[in-house]
Amino acid sequence: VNSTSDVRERNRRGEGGKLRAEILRAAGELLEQEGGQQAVTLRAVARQVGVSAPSIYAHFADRDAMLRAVVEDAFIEFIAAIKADLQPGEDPVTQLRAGCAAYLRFAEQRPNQYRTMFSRPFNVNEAVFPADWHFGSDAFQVLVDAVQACVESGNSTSTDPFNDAVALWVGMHGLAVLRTGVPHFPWPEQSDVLDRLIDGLAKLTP
Amino acid sequence: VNSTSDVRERNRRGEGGKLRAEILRAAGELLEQEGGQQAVTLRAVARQVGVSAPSIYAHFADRDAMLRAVVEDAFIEFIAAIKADLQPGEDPVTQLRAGCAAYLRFAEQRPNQYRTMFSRPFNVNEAVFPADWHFGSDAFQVLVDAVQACVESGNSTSTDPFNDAVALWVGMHGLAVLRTGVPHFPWPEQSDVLDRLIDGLAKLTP
DNA sequence: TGTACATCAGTGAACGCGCGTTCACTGATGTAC
DNA sequence: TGTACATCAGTGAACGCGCGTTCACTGATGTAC
Repeated sequence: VNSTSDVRERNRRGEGGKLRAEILRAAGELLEQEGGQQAVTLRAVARQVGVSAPSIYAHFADRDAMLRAVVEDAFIEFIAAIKADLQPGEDPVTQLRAGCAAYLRFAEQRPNQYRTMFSRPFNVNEAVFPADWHFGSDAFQVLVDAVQACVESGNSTSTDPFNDAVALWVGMHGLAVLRTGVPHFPWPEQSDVLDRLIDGLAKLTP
Repeated sequence: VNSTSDVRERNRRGEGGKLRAEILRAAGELLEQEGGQQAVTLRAVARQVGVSAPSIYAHFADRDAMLRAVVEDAFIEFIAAIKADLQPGEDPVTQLRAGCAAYLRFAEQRPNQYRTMFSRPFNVNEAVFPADWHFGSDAFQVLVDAVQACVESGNSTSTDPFNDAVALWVGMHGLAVLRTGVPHFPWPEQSDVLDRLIDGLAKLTP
């Protein structure tokens, strides 16, 4: 698969940690391109990196731990991608739209990583999403605040920004996963659907 | 697993087709209870039915064909469950709400089957969702008609029932899969979120 | 400056497992005469 | 009514595969003296 993998050189002493990053990168690519957690096997990752399978155990306790790290990494990048698109100077409605658009852009560009981030693990145990994992409730607060800001600027009639933000979130999630999951549907423009979700659920005034 | 499985009696001549139904039932249960397509192996299904693995080949060409049949079966039951809850005598808004509630009830009671129905196959090839599979676009038309009926009865301001129905569908889907996929989130009442989706996306007038 | 040595970053072979699929078969059941 | 036989509904053993994981190891790299 990876023709450069066989020429990989062993890291120097003290640089063993570099392999960890290479493993995460390869595992993330496999997750995205092969389309599921089940494709992210220890052996496939090792093959992709150009290393023997047991080498992975120096950096991850087992396959579960590796998978969990991949998902955590993806989540961090997801949040960073959204924050990068928020323009603090703009008005609240523009900010809300920009954030939602960035959310969907990530889901569109990395659909399998996105889906894995927000679905229960099937082929691994609950360790991937432990009960104490907050999965970014801080990140969700950004959405609540964005809706709240629209209310305060007079652009939204929402009387319950938290619950309205929940509705908007589930709407965006549904759009993100159904578009890739059911490609044969006669989909309208993605932005058209997204605008309906934002306008209707954040209760924006025309 | 199934202690009654070892006492299963061979079907009589002419009744070999019964095994097909037993296989589908067992595969559906495995899909639901073990939580993923990867749990629905030929051997696991055979074990559950109380039959040897090669017996399945008398009824399905291969594992893919079996999985496809399970999903098709689930879809038929899904549509039937929704239609059963529509009360034709009621007013359009009540009908719309009843249909949406039935949709979510199925997704809540059989989350893994629901999720599998609407997601790309990962561990099997595209044969499970072939390009010519309409996946129930007729069923979707029911939702469009329900929104349209609300418009005609003066209960909705929608000017584009199809696109608004798409938005409502993705909203319901997102709610259905996120509630089971991210159980640690501080979810509001499901009916509260659903009402926000229906009111806001079908543009119901108060 | 030279050298012995501990350490580090990996390797290669092996294990047991469950899987999808194939193949030749078996034995009860119904039917033709 | 009896019996030979075709058919049907499965079975059991075997195959090759990729997997996660373990184990003892190797050889280059840096360090202590």
